[in-house]
Amino acid sequence: MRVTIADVARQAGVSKTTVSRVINTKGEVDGGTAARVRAVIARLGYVPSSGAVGLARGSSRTVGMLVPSLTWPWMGEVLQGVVDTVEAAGYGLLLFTCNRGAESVQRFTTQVSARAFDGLLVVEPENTLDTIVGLHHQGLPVVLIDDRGAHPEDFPSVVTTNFEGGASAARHLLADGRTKPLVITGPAHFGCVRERLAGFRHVLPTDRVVVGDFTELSGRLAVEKLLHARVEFDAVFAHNDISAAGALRALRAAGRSVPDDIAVVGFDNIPMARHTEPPLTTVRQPAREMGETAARMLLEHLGGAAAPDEPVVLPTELVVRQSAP
Amino acid sequence: MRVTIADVARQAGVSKTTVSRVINTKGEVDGGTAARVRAVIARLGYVPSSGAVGLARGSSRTVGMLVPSLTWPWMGEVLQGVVDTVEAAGYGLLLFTCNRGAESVQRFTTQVSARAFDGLLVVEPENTLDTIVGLHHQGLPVVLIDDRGAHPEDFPSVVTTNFEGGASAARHLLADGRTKPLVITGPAHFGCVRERLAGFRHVLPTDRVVVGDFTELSGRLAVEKLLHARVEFDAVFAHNDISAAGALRALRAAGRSVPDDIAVVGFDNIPMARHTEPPLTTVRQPAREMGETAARMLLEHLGGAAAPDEPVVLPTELVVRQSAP
DNA sequence: CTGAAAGCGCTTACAG
DNA sequence: CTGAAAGCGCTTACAG
Repeated sequence: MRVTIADVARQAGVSKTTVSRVINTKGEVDGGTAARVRAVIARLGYVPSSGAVGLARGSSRTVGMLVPSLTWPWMGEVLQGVVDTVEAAGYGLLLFTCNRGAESVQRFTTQVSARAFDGLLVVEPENTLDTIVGLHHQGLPVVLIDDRGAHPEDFPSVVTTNFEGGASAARHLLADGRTKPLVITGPAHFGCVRERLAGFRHVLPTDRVVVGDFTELSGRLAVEKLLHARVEFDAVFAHNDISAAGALRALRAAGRSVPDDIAVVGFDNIPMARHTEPPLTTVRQPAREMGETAARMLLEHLGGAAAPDEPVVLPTELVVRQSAP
Repeated sequence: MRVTIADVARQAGVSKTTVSRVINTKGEVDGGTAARVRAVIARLGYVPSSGAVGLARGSSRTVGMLVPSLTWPWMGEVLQGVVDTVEAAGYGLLLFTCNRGAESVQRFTTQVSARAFDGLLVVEPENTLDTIVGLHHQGLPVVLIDDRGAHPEDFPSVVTTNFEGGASAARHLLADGRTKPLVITGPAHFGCVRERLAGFRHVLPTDRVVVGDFTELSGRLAVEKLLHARVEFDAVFAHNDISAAGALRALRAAGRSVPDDIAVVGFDNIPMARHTEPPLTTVRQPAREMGETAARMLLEHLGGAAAPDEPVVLPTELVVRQSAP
């Protein structure tokens, strides 16, 4: 039924070994022989079975990627960066999620052991981190795309400049004459949250800090709370764009003008940021570049390069729109 | 190094055949023997090599998915639906994009022929449709997730009720007393665009139609154009949420109140829709369900079921928010 | 209930 | 420059 290397060998009048050499341009092959083999390959439309090649070579030319969710706004960017890089290198990408908790992790671990892929890219492990570290110690090449500041030490990972991102937001607000900012954070146990806050305060010290949870509601409630308590503030720095959108809504509902009365800066630069009212100034997180870089690191490692033992850091970038000109 | 079926067989004092039977619960095996084998498997942490199993069985228990882009707002939902379904069935998902044109398609086709996966899920082929149809004729199980109304006849596909979606938008506006609607369409050659327009006009005939291209800019320009021409209208139906957001912006810039002066309805229900000002009433496209359904159809087909030769239709749903109460 | 052997489709020393 | 043979780690008739 399907065309195999044996068919090609027979029709070209050579051995399977020679066909294999032609395909992989490995070892010396007579020019004429090679041409004849290539002609047969073309005529038969022969394509090597990836499964058989993988079995014989002991590697699958596939990398795995584990993500917590596919519906988060910046996940598409990360994924696109990974897929582009991986495909360009001729590798396949096997995608896994772990949204069913223990069961998913179990199934996933099985796939790993089954050698379905040669290396692994991971975003946001949360409860999976121990498993991942374990796999890494067992010899599986792993690179972590860490957007929440939770990577273990000495672990290959890609991060962004959360401290500097927070600082850049503060500098921008300060340059506009804002001196009484409110910070709406994400969950306090996230490393990225602590860093963004520290960076911001380093430039613009403030005690007006409300701990949020990255939801729109938390952004809205934080603003309402301060308004109700009659705390004065002339700017808001929210730790992600979603909660910044909530803050915008609460300010509008309260009749405060943005940016005239209060300037607002978010974090992430998700697609929505340009469609809020007014469009949101925000600290861009380089999601796509993080995906690309992590994939490149993993591929280089598979190619034999040493894994970097300290995180690769990609810069944030302030995107200025009307909410904080 | 790695634990193989031979190791298990040796330590359990049985043949590889028996180990295989225990693993696959296939054929009769003595209870005691089975227990002994299972104990060894557990002790050694043995996991079958997916590559070898695939080679021996002639199938990879993996499905491929081809998408044009991973950064579109509703793609995450589709993907999540697919991944959940595929993982639950114990299959892996191999992800491909075709954003580098011919080169990508070529590489992708090679993967197909390499039997890296057993079946294929496709979103929005555009220039790839011929290739896909060809692969399907060659015997590759394929299911198309068609969000733009472009599936060939007699092709397994999942679509949504574009006509009814347009009609439901019209009924909602009509019930609110709107009688002079503007329709901002997507590209005119899309089947879904024609259907949404036909459905809308079936309920609420109108000649105020501006052809857009699904971008925010096109939504903004359409409104500005009508405003400038002093055409009267009391509602806008945009064929996607992005261009609806553009319409909202243009209306606000012109000092028109939404929904008092003009009601606005979008299409898709992307995450952004709840964050526009005012939040957007829209026709929800069941992206996740489309992904789930397509994956289920493909898996059933791989399991031996006949492929449905006419499209499976999933209903849209009107989501009412403030822009058109 | 169990096992020896062939086969899945490749790659890779080894020998010439 | 080329090929015969072993091997990758499984499954599956076939025979008992």
